Amino acid sequence: MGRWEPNARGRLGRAAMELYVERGFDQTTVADIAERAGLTKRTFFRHYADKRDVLFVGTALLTEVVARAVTEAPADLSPVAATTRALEAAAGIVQERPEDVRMRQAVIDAHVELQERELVKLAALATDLAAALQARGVDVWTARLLAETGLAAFRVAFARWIADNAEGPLTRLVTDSMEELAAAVAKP
Amino acid sequence: MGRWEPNARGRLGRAAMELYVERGFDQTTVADIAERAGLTKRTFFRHYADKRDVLFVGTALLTEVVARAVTEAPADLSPVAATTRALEAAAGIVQERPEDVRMRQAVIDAHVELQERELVKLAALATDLAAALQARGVDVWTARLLAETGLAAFRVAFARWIADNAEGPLTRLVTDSMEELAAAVAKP
DNA sequence: ACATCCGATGACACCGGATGTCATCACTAG
DNA sequence: CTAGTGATGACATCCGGTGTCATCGGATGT
Repeated sequence: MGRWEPNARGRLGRAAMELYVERGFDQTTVADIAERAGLTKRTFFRHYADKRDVLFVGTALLTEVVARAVTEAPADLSPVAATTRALEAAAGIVQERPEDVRMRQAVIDAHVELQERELVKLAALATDLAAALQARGVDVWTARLLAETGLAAFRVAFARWIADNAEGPLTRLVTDSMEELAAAVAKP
Repeated sequence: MGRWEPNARGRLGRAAMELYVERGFDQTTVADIAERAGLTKRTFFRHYADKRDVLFVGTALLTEVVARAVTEAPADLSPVAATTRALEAAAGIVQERPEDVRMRQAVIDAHVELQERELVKLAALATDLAAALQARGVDVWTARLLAETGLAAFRVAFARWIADNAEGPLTRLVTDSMEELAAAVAKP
């Protein structure tokens, strides 16, 4: 593979995370990351789109899982039930490594630029979710509405999970969040 | 005030918008903007946090309007009704200048960096909305849930309004969006 | 075993966004 | 008339991000 040590991408990713935690995201230059990984700045950008990208490589998996959960859900499931199921599947992935997730989120919460990227990734996830719902025959705008609001509920559940020090399963909080949403917006 | 022509900030903002529309956001350098405004690059950054900021100075008004709508709503209004009212108030502001809004949105939709900033601004709006709801006595997490999902519904209504070429009032679409949400997540 | 090719990396230059610093000018208060 | 204040210009600098070409090592084919 590479010319020197193997797994350049992995080394770069690890070095970046270490430095982000050690001294903070914007106290870390790309040159620092490359140096710790024993590579050059140019090589970093061959593996990651930008400095923030390191923290968001995992989201591709979420997209997969969400889309599959919707398409594999029983056909007689209501749109909102299918949405809930997809979000629970995503929650299942997220809660697998609580410590890593919390550390990563601490870094993100401390920097607006990282929140920007996270919101874009979640918006893309919502778009994919909406497309999957549409494929089930849900109306375009209903699908987008369910996807966007569902993901909003997920975000709140996630924030609560982080605030609760990740006690209890995130899946449970997601389910509760969707139920509370139904209760909160219900006609009196 | 200034040393030369007055209203440096306004001239910079106008020059920036013109150039973003004329040749695109990332084909425009800050030096270009400053030159067209008859000022220097350094002065641009004294008036705007960054190149994107020009497009988002108006959102402060939205925050005000949303917060006021919630605090001034009758005390017996349900949380979701207060939320809907706030979002309708925001829609009222947005739909006042359809052409400007559409042009601005076209620029934003063409550049991920701008979508990033927009999502952050909307997230901040959600936070303020949640705080206003909390001030009405709504539980913290219920407030956040309503604010985030309400704003998600607003985004979908806005996207639909843009897609519909801004025919019909945005306020109507927002109201419908909230009703459709209630219908979509209701227990069968 | 040898030559060849190809992908990954290094080296270097460069652009542009963003910031710090200091001088300078206009306006205002007294 | 002078001192002070705030906005601006001029200059230097850092760093993120990109283009370009050389170079190295492993894989491949004969």
